[in-house]
Amino acid sequence: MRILIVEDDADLARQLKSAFKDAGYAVDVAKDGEEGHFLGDTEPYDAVILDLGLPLIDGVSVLQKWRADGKKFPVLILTARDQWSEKVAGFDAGADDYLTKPFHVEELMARLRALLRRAAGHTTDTIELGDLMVDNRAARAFVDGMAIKLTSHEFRLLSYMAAHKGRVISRTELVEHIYDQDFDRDSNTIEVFVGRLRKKIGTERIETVRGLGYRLLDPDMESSD
Amino acid sequence: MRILIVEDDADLARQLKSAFKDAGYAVDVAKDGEEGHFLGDTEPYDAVILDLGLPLIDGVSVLQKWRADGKKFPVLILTARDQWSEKVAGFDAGADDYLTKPFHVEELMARLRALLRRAAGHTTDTIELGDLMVDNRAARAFVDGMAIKLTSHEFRLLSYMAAHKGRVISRTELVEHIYDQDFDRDSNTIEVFVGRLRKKIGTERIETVRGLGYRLLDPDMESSD
DNA sequence: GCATATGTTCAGAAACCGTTCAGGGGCCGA
DNA sequence: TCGGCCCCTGAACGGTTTCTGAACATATGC
Repeated sequence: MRILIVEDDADLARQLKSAFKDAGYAVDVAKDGEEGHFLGDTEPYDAVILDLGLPLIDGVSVLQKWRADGKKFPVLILTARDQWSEKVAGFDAGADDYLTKPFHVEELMARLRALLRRAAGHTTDTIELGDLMVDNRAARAFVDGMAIKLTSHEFRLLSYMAAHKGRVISRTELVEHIYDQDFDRDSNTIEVFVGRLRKKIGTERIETVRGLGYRLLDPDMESSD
Repeated sequence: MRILIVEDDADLARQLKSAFKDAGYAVDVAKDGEEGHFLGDTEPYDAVILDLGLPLIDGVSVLQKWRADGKKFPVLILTARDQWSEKVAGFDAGADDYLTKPFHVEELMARLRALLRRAAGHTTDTIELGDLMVDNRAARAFVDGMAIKLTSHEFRLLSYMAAHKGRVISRTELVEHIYDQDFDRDSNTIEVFVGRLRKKIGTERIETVRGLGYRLLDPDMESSD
C-alpha cells in the first residue's frame, strides 16, 4: 500500500514516514500544498494524510481540487486543536476522517488501516483466498493454517494483490504501490518477488497474464469468469 | 502497559503514580479534566483511572468525549462516597469499573489488572507461553517454574508483548506503551531491551520480523512454520 | 524456430538488527 | 550527605538478511 503524507512540519513528517514505513507502507512526503497537490494528482496513492495548515496552497483547497479531478483515494486530514471550522470545511471538501493535532502515531495508523479497509470493501484485517489467508494487521500470511515467512516486500506484494484478488494487476501498478517515488522501473524486481512469493504460497496461486500482469486467484470465485 | 491517571488531588496522584510505577507500569498523570481529556485523546493508553470530581471539565464529560471519539481503553472511575448519581452517570458514559474513595491502593491495582486482563482477553493475571509464564500481578516472570530477574523496563516489554502474543509489534508501538510521555524516539533502546530479554527468557522466544518489528511466539499456537 | 515475455539464479550493495560498552542518573544504604 | 550500585540510554561497530539489477534460462505465441 502506498500513501502520501502532506505535512509541512519536517519533524512530524519524518516521524510519520518512518512509522508508516515500519508498518509496511510505501510512503511519499510533500512539504507544501503545491507539491502535495501535484503528487496526489499524478501518483496512484491508496490513501492520503493531509495537514490542513500548509504553505502555498491550504489543505482544504488541495482536497477540493483532487475531488474535482475525480480522485477517489481516502483522505485523512490533520487539524490543529480547536480548528473546528477547518475540520468542517475539510469534511465538506471530501475528507474521510480527521485527527486533531497533536495525536498519537498509533491512532493515526489504526484510522488509516480502517480507511484502507473501507476503501477495499472489506470489514476485517484479514483476507481469505481458499486456504490462503492474509492478515494485514499482523503482517502475516497462512497457507492451510500454517504461517509462512515473508519478507516485508514479499508481504506488501501479497497484501496488495490480495486486496485486489481476481483482478489482473500490471507490473507497473505493482511497482507503483509497493515502492515510493524514486525507484528505477527498469528492473525485474517484480518478477523476482513474484517468483519468491510463488515458491512460498504455491506456484499456481498467482496466474501470469502474458503482456498484462499477474492475477491472484481466488478459488471461491472461479468457475465463472 | 501504559496508563493515565486523572486526579486533581496532588498527594493522591503522586502516591498512585509511584505505586503503579513500582508495579511496572508506565504512568502519566493529568491534574484536571482538560489535560486529562487531551492526553487520553492523543496518547495510546492501555487503561485510564479517572477521578470524577475534577477542575475545568468534570470526569463524566471527559469520559463521554473520549467514547464519542471512539476511544476504547478501559476506564476505572473514582468517586467520592455516596455520589451515587455520579457513579451511574459514569457507567452510562462508558466506564468499566469504579471505586469509591477512600480506597486501598492495592484494591485499585487489582481492579485495574482485571480491566487490563479483560481487554486482552484473558481471565487471569498470568499469561503462559509454553514454559514461560508472565505474572502481571507480581510483576515477575518464570521460565520452567524458575523466577527470572527482570528490570522494570524489561518486564514492561515482556508484559506488553505477552498481552499481544503472536502479533507483530512494531518498535514504535513498543516505545509508545513502555515509556511515558517524554521520550526521544531516535534511539535503539528497544533493540537493547529485546536483546537483554532474549538472554533471559531464551533467544528463540522472540522472533524478529525484519522491517516490521518483533513477535512473541506462543508455542501452543505455532503448530506450523 | 524466432522473438519477445517471463522465470531463475546469483552476487554485490544496502538496510536492518544485535551486541557491546561507556557515561550518566537515580536509588539505597551507610 | 556521600558513595556505590544498578539500570537506562545512546552510539559505534559488525554480522546477517533482504533487496536489487543483471545475466542467463525457459516459456509462449506468432
